[in-house]
Amino acid sequence: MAPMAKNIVSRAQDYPQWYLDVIKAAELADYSPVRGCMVIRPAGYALWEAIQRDLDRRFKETGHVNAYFPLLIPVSFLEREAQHVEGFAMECAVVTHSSLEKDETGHLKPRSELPEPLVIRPTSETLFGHMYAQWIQSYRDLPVLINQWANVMRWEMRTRLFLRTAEFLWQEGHTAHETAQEAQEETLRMLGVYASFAEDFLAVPVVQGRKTESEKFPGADTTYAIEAMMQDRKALQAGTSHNLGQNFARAFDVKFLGRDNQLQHCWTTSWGVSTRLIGALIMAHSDDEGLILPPRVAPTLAAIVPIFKTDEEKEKVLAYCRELAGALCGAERLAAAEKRDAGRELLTVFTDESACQRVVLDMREGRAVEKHYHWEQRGVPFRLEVGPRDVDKSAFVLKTRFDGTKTFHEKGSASPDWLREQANLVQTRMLERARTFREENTVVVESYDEMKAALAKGGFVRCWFREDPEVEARIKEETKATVRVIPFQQPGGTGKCVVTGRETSEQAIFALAY
RNA sequence: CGGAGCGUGGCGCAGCCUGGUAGCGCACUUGCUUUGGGAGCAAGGGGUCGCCGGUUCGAAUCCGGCCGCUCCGACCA
Repeated sequence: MAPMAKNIVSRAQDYPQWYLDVIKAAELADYSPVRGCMVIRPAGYALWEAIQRDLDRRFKETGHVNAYFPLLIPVSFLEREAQHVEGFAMECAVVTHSSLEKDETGHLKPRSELPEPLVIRPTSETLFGHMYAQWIQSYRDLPVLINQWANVMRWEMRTRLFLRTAEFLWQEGHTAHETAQEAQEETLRMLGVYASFAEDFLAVPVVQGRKTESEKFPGADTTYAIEAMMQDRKALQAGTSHNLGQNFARAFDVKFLGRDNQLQHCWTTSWGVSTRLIGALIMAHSDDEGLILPPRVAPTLAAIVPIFKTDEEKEKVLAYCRELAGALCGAERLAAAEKRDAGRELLTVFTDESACQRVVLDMREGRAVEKHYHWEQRGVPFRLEVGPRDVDKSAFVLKTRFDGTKTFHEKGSASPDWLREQANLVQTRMLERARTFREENTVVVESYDEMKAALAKGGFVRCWFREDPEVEARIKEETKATVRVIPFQQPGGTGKCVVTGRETSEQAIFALAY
């Protein structure tokens, strides 16, 4: 039994603190001097880059292209769509001045007031609407399928690293279509992309479904979401896809001449995921020892830790470790790494250049045990431990981060294919483990009393529910839980709403949420 | 934005009540011994005590204001 990490509090003792400790120990992020903002450190940003790489490929595969729209938006744009203003007005950062000057005390203060205030984008539907109105003339111009990778700002009252920060990174897809049906298909297609991405890449199982009226995006006809369960059994919305109907097209006059020679408004969609996914990744998989990364996400797939006493052993073990790195990554990659990292204490060998994944050989001074903790806390999926005894037996020890297992292998078995196989196996098992956890913490209830009892224990609570904002408000008041999603997967038939007893054909998932 | 707690070398804390010129553990540097799950000894380096103001001969300590972080609530994709 491994001793507890000394810089990380246990999940059982203090879950929110554990989350912050893991981020700190893995050096993922730090606080900025400005309230609510965070610095994403290299180890954290590498996770975002991995997410970007994989998702961007999926967007391209579904026919989308990238563009960049600017940070600043005229305030007047926000006013055009009634629901949209209402939803975002309170959390906008507003730019009112250009340039600075010194005041009497010598401190800088804003100088020239702008003729029209600008908001820092909280999202870009309005700007896309404005541009689409100019770019779209005919049905031949449709569909328009643009995505952008950007930062946005929402002046949140309460922030949490990765989960809700004032500024965050995300992607926002904005599409325009000829028909309502095409827009609906696009909305669901992208939700599907998010769902398979979350499960295949992040190993985070999600429930796909529709949001209720009270939970939908301001300005949308319908909002769909993927919802994940964290280890404290709370729900986390991991991605959203909105069918905007003709709301923004009307507000920004996005019209086209149809096949029937009639001028009509486009049907638009928008969809996004953010750096919140990194929070999901942390809370779905990590343990009391620190971060655990699924192999596909991990920038460092494996760390080789040499163990030796004497100089003689050191020489022998390090040479052996190099051979092992070569076996795992290929001789050419090892040679390239040796050249680049010559003289360094960390030898970094790529296993896959396009995914930017690598194996690291840790030749730093110091005790092997400390290196174990070092890589363990940073979530590296595999550690290969090599001591003199292993060299003599032509073997190595493989420690698997996610389940703590220790297995013995012959050196001859190490190869790029072997490593990939290990990675795929762990990737699959991490998804299974997370899914099992979710299933074990999801209950179906038949009455409001049962629901209250279940929510008190935590987890997803599934039940027949007739959508009604007032009833949702009452449930939230009494239990703090909200409808997370009305899942696509329904049992069929009808039942009685657990709160009102009214007939309904839908079951909803209730949970406490982030 | 309301309530509570906290803010002292990189991290975790003591000192504050009862003012007297800053300390402990870890980490860091150097050397030696060590190295299969958080080693030992020795010698070092590092802090305008969150910020601003007040009281005082003297403030980490007392008083006022502000800022930040965490938790709870409200708000919110």
